[in-house]
Amino acid sequence: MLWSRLFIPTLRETPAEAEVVSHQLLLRAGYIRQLSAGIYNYLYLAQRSLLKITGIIRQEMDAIGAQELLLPALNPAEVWQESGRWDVMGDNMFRLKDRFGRDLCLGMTHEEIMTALARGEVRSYKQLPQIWYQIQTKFRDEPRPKSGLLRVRQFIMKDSYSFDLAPAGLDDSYEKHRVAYCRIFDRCGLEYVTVDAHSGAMGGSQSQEFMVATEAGEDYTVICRPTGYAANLEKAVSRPVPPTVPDPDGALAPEKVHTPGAKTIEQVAEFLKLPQTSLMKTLVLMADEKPVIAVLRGDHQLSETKFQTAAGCTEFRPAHPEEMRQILGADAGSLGPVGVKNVRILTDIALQDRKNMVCGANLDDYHLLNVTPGEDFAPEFHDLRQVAPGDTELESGLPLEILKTVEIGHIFKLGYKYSHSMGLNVLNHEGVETPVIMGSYGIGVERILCAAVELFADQNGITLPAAIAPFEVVITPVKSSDESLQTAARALYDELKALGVDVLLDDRDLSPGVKFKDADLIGIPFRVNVGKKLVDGKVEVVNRRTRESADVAVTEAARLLAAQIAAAKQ
RNA sequence: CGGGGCGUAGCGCAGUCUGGUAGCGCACCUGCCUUGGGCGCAGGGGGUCGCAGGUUCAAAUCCUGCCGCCCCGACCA
Repeated sequence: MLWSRLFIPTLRETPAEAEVVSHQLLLRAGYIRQLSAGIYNYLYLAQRSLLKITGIIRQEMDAIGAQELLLPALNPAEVWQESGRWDVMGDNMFRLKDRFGRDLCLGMTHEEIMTALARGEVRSYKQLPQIWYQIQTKFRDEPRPKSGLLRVRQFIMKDSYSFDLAPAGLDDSYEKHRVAYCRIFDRCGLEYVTVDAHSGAMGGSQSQEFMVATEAGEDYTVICRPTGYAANLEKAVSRPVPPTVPDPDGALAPEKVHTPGAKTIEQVAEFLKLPQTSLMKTLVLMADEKPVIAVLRGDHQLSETKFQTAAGCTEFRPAHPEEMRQILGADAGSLGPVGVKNVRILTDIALQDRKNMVCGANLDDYHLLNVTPGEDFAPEFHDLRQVAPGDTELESGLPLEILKTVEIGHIFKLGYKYSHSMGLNVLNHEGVETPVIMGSYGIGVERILCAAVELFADQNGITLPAAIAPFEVVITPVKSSDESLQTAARALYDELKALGVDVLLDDRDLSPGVKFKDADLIGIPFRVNVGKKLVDGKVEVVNRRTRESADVAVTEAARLLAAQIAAAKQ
């Protein structure tokens, strides 16, 4: 392609509304333009890159025997009502009515449509397993679109669905996807980790997320580099920092102490001259509108996900002040588990084997000393604590890191949720109707692009991996007015094209600085400068990311570049 | 939906407090010039100042309402 003929609207300055790096650079480099909050135009460069990404996805999906379909984005309400998700999805779903007043929605995922399709057609176990996938636009009415292409209302997703007769088959389909996803993200040149994830509202058993570490991410991932442990913060487990001071010895009885004005853990610790690790914090939560108490070490945070799992509730909220008073007889700041009857006391396992600690007395401005879980109250021990900085890995005791990450893929064993609610059954070997077991597997296509931009951006702009860059090579004739440079550049361009290289020729009549800056900004992995060394038959090949440059014979340049690109793509 | 910020030319901004002919830089167009890192000179085009109402002789500026965008929180298969 000739740059002079392309629409690549680069910007010298960063638009004010862009906060995260990938958003700023994709705007500046002329990849995208915003139409509305969370809705973007993908311009030529973005589209080329996205096509390369989806090309890789297609190859790897096809390689595991998956079949590509394309399903409607416009869905009738009935299908979603059958699964129950018409209501569950709430305001996150774009809804509309047709001219006759019938309810429709824009698909935010396609479990229902896939299940409905399979239900109508798949009758026998002999037709299983099946893996169907599609690459298409999904719609979600996000409460707050943000971070450029990372959280949007309309985006491209590769989603696939597996249908198996039995759990062993699902395990197999799941594993195929896991391997395919690793290949896809490897080929896209990303650095990522795979983490165990919380199954969330989807219902189902096993679930893993593919995460890329970036400051722009919204999820937190806990990793231990030496051991390879990685988990979503919602699910991560760890060894907490040990208590600062040992617990007092002896079988001591609880002792009431006046703590005027000391409400927060910090204030109580200060008042009693004890470290926060010697205190217990007591939280009152309403789990499905029934009170439940959570007790943790003073310096620990409750994990909402773990609490929900332990409490076995579908939703929960902090109790209101008047509810706390009614349940425990005191205000937040003086609450404790001692003497509590008929309320579950979920207690974090970090308090197992602890004794003679401090907690609220359920009397305003009083605390209790010498409280021992298991003696002074009846704990129900669970892992409730959110992993915190400084924690170490559970098994090895090696240091953990907590990283901000963005989710680029998610694989999920759905189980029978949709086959049950929507009646997807086949006849098994014995001729008995059996529900089909399903899996669902998603990849955020734009997020791959964003993640690559975030991972590899430098001061000069984007530096994309060769496999997903819109072009592989840009040729820059340094002096626009020099005919011999133009001719040589053009010849090299034709040669590269003949070798199947995606090459861009910067034939614009601009000063060299402008062309260099633009080429750097848009992130093409290789640049060929055709300049003054041409008189010696040489051109300069520059690696965008490493800045390494080499003078090569113009006659060899095309062949060398083709080889380097092939190597860069693995 | 709660809290905060911002809407003035394609982009970045000043002007708003204290009402009086709408500005600057970049980008864009024309010509000359220049050509190894956003080059120089000269000339030029482009804005219902987010929208609507109000106050005033006069509103980008003051008042009221609305809309949009961004950030924090809530939310997030």
